[in-house]
Amino acid sequence: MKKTSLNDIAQRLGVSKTLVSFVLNGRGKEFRISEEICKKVTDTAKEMNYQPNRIAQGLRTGKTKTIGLVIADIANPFFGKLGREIEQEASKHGYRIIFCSSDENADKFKQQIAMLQQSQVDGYIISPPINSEETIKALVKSHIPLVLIDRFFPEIDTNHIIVDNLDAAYKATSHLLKLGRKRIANITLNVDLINMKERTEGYKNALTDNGIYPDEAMIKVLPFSHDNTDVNKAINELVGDKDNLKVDAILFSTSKLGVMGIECISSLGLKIPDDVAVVSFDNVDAYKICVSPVTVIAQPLPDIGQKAVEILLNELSEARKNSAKNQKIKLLTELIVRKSCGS
Amino acid sequence: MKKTSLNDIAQRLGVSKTLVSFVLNGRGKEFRISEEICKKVTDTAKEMNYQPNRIAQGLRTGKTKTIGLVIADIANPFFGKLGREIEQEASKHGYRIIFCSSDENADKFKQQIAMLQQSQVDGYIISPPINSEETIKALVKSHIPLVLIDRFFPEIDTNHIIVDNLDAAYKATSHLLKLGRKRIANITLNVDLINMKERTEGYKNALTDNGIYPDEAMIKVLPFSHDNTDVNKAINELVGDKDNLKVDAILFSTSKLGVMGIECISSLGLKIPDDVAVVSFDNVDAYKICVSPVTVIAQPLPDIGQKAVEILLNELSEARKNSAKNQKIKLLTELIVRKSCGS
DNA sequence: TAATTTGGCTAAATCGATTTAGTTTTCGTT
DNA sequence: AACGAAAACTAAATCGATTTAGCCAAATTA
Repeated sequence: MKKTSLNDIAQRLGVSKTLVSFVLNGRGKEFRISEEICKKVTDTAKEMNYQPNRIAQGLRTGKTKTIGLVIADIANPFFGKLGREIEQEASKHGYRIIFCSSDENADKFKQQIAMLQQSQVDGYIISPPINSEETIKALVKSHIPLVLIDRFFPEIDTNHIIVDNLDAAYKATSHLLKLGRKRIANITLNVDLINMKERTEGYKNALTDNGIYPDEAMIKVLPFSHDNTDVNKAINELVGDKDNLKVDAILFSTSKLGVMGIECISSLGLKIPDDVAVVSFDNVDAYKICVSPVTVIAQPLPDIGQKAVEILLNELSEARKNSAKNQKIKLLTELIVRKSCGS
Repeated sequence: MKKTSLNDIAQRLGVSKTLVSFVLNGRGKEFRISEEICKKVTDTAKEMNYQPNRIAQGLRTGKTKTIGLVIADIANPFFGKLGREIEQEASKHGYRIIFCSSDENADKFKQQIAMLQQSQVDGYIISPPINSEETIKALVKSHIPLVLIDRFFPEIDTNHIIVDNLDAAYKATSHLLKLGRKRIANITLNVDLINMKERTEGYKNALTDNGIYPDEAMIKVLPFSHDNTDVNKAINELVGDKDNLKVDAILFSTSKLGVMGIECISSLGLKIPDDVAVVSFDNVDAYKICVSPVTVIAQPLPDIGQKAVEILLNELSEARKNSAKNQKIKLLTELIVRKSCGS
């Protein structure tokens, strides 16, 4: 029941493994192997259920046909869906995915990158966690193709695919303002993440453009966490006295924050949108069946995934020379209006 | 900027690569390499930033330290969280994960398994899709360690880890009955999946034990799908005339069905739990912030993930002989009562 | 007829590690 | 002084593919 190797086929047929390799790689004609032998080889290969050993191929050719994917948090459906797109797209082109979830932890991330390097992956698709600049810089130096998604580092020149966060947050905040909300808060993740910074920036721009001076006390910057203590604290502070609310709307910069936030708002007995309007980034299922379905900023996940793979494969292809280097792609989001902002 | 190999270190120090290999594998003492040389080797390895080529190691040793993980649908947060547990646990023990999402598609699954075989993975953790019996059987024959999760095939003897679906559905249905619901429906996925079959079985058992004869018209078996047309159709049929509802409760066998179902129920203008009570498998975020937070059957995800990795690593270890073969583990679920069933 | 080309194939090196089976040198013992 | 053992190290095979260089016979050309 041992696996069939090239050599096994060669011996069975009394030919060299060179020949077998040529034939099975579809280069029979090129090397003038007779039709007759070609057929014999392919037939016995099938008969013996030959499966090429990719490890051996990888060692010899230096190409493993494997992409390292490191996302920030697979438990987050946003990244789950993104991962699915990327895996599907990659496998269409014969590439495997070795996948890691960094949990926004720079140390863990560094280890994962080392592991992927040792695994000789051909390229990387990464949503880099906070404080991972040095690791990314080192990776860039290794000259292995790399595409950043969801975030990037302005000071490092790489391929990246992001959405127009500034525009997205601007549109969302404007939407709230148009509906008459005046005291709009923003709950966001660690601002060292460029995408988070831009979202808050867009929020502030919308306020100032509408004659409201952004109040730093209305911006809650939280560390990454799987539990809800920080969010609860932030919302309690923002809300203040229940009979005289300090806020009338909240923009959540991630769906994880939003889901925990809405849970907290409900538990305080506040009504959405009557007491507090809500808009959030990312169109997760939870928002569709929420107390009042949540207006969201939807990112074009399939486009992000496909584009990331496309750029990476392009860099991996032979015709690399004439491919654009370090593409920076910014995609547009869509504001999906539901009931959480009133009307 | 090329990568450092064992040979590079050997040449730099004027020793054999055999020696370098011994030292870096921590077997210096065993092979009586002098302390002095040992230190030199480890130092230059660090200095030259030596990273072992796992591909070469894999070829020579036949062990890639890689686990193939195939789950049914990564876009489903249940599998996302499960994937995260498995990846974390595996990486603690130095194992990588090559990951695939089968989308419940047997053909795609078969291809993915072939790919994983070619990649020489050391073992598999799989939630097998419908109609994948033959592929799994073939895999079992290859004698590579395998653990099935979430579902299994009764006629195939393998390791598997599942939850007590019968008990879980029984408890959930009993809960509904105790709260006075009489016309309880079940919306479930393709019953060829053993876990789905068991859930419906548990539901039926609870009904009969309470003197209600299960009505097949109240059981809607849907194919796997990413969209909501089937669910909408099923719910419309179940509900019937709005002024004279045919059902007063629904048990959803997966969270995906439940989320789409609740969206549909709300859009019909029906109130949960007043008009229809709801219980669902899987404690996803969506249910926490739902119109009325949903009572769920929570599966012990960390336990499933850890146990799966534990069993697999055990089979991969040297001491394999004395490890139990083909363990069948059934874990208990927890019913988390929220507001969706009334009181 | 000799030289060249073409067709059809193979030997052997290679990728980077591991591991078996040595070799050489030094030391201790009798 | 001679012998065996221990200490310290190395050569070469190996894993399974790819790929370069080249062999031999038959066919074609000069």
